[in-house]
Amino acid sequence: MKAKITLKDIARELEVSISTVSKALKNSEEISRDTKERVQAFAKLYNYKPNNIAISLKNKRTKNIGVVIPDIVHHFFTTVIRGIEKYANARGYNVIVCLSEESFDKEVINMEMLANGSIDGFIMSLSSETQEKSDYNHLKEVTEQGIPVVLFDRITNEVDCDKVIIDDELGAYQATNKFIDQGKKKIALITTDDYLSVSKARTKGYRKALEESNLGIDESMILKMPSMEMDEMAIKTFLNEKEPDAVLCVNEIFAVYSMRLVQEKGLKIPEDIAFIGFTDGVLSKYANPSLTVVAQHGEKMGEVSAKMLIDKVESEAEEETYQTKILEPTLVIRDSIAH
Amino acid sequence: MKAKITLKDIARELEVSISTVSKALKNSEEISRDTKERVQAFAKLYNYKPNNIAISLKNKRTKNIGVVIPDIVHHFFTTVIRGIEKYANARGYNVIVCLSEESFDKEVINMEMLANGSIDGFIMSLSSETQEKSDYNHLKEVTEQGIPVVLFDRITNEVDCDKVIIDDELGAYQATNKFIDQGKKKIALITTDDYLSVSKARTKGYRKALEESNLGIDESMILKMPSMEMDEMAIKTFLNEKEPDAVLCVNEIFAVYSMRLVQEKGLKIPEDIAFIGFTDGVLSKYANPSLTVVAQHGEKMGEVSAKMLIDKVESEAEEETYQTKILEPTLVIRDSIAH
DNA sequence: TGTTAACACGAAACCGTTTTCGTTATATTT
DNA sequence: AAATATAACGAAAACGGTTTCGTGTTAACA
Repeated sequence: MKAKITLKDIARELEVSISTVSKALKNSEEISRDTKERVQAFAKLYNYKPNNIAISLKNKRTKNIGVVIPDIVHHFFTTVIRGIEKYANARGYNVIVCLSEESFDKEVINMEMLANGSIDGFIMSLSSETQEKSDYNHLKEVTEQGIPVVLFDRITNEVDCDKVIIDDELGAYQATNKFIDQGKKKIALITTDDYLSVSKARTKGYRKALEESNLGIDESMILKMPSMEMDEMAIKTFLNEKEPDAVLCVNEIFAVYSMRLVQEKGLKIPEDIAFIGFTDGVLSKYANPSLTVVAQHGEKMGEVSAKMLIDKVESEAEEETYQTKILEPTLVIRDSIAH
Repeated sequence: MKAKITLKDIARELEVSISTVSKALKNSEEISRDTKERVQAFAKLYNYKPNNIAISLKNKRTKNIGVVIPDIVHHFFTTVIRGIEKYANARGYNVIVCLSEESFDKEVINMEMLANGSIDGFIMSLSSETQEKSDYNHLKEVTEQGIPVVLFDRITNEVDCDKVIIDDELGAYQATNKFIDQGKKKIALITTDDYLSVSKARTKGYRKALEESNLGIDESMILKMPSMEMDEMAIKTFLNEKEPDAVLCVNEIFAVYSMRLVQEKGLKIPEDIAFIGFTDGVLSKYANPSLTVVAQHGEKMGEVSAKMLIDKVESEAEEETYQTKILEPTLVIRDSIAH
């Protein structure tokens, strides 16, 4: 076991001072060509690499970014992480992932853990519990300490920071209009409770499209699930009673499960009933029939978030100016609607 | 913006020395009750939290663990990360995630980035390119430096370290036997090239089961995909020509896609043709019909890996003894086979 | 020959902790 | 009253770097 070599080791071995070694390795003009060559050769031979922690302490920069998300076993979040990781890595940053598991307390604990020097900034999406409680003090504390924060997807207006979202309202609006254009008359919405910022926006888009059409809104055609867990019975009853000819779902799972239910009843998709979901994951692609979805471009979102954060981290200026980037959703047409 | 407060700040404010503050906060017996109370009250008031980086430098312990995996957009890896994160967090560790994207070079770069003090140990699964090249010098260098490594799922015997795998051979063996027991005669295997350790083991289990039966092995019933990308045409041709009555697939996607193909031809699942896949992800659960799979228990695997790593990190002893934990796979029966 | 500039290098502070080892007072013992 | 013990605290080194500011040597110049 050969332990890592330090500047001190090199200095002792070559009988020069630590400062000389440090400068020589940085190719400083102060050091003679001769000494530089000796030091560099020695360093290369023993595979010297500066200790990241020491540099972090000196620079007060860790080159780590903290990502706090509710869940990692959701395709959307996974793609966001990938986008963050790719971009951050390219700029020399590492990504520390923490899961809040939709819990307010865990979100707070995770942030506290990281906020004491471990990271240069946060990228996060709020837990459902946090959105439900509307308690954002942990976020405010962090921003007040001067740690930059980028909020994505599940955001709040109560915190001053950069934000990245997709235009959920527009996505739902376009999807609903697609149904209307295709002559659908009984358009249902399966969503979750409104405290989730995204569900709220999607519901709004759905309503807007119906209001603008001559169909109008039938409140009973909206099914609100109390949580994100799927209540299979609720969906079954809803579909049987309401007999919609088109269904917009706020995620893939609601949609794919619903499709199976109506297929078992002998209905034809998309002739008798059409479906559009949110999130362009594996499920949509390989479902039978494949599911038309509003794609959220998670990877792009991750990239954009990471860029915003790192730019802020590396900017000396202490501008207190924050922006919200709104990404355009796109409708990925597959076999669950006519085309 | 109120900047973080340091020991030095408290010391100056209270007109004591830094060492006194440090000891007072640790409730040292050396310090008088009176001083301790003053210091602690002041620290609480200004919400003092020790700087993690400084502590890391002092202790030569970061309480970070590095996770290097090929891809995060695969359900299995995602569940492993969740298992790691949960367990590590409970023991006060953070998780730095790096993606190799199946590239040898990225794997090397990521490890080098982290190996200079950023982490206390690695948990990793090899990229396909690494397994293909059989070049493990980056792993050996790290272990020689005394940094503990735990390899999971995609492992190699050429590196001395702890390992966690599921018994892929057993899983495939049991799945194949299930087909045999149900009277299937033409049992196909759709897999990837053998350089992936898991595919190799699964193929072995498939062969073993067939050899032990009176069916014997028909090499043409094995379809090897050159990469993990799905070659839709190859699968289609294979299924049409070979007309198997049962198919074992090394992942979900191959299976779900194959199911759709044979359904389009009018075959009934599982009567005409049955399917079993690997990985118990969303796809299997919501496919139509739902897919029977060999569950890999990713979360458990992550937990076990994290426990092994942290135990080693925290053990003072420098025992050079490594173990390989083999987790039992379980068959999750769903509608793609008779039951 | 004395002054000065350039060169090559080292000492030391600093980042924020922890910890060992003094060093004072004050209290106790003989 | 002298010796010793104890309580309460501070100085300083250490972790591994970076960086500022000397400092000594040599060469060039007046």
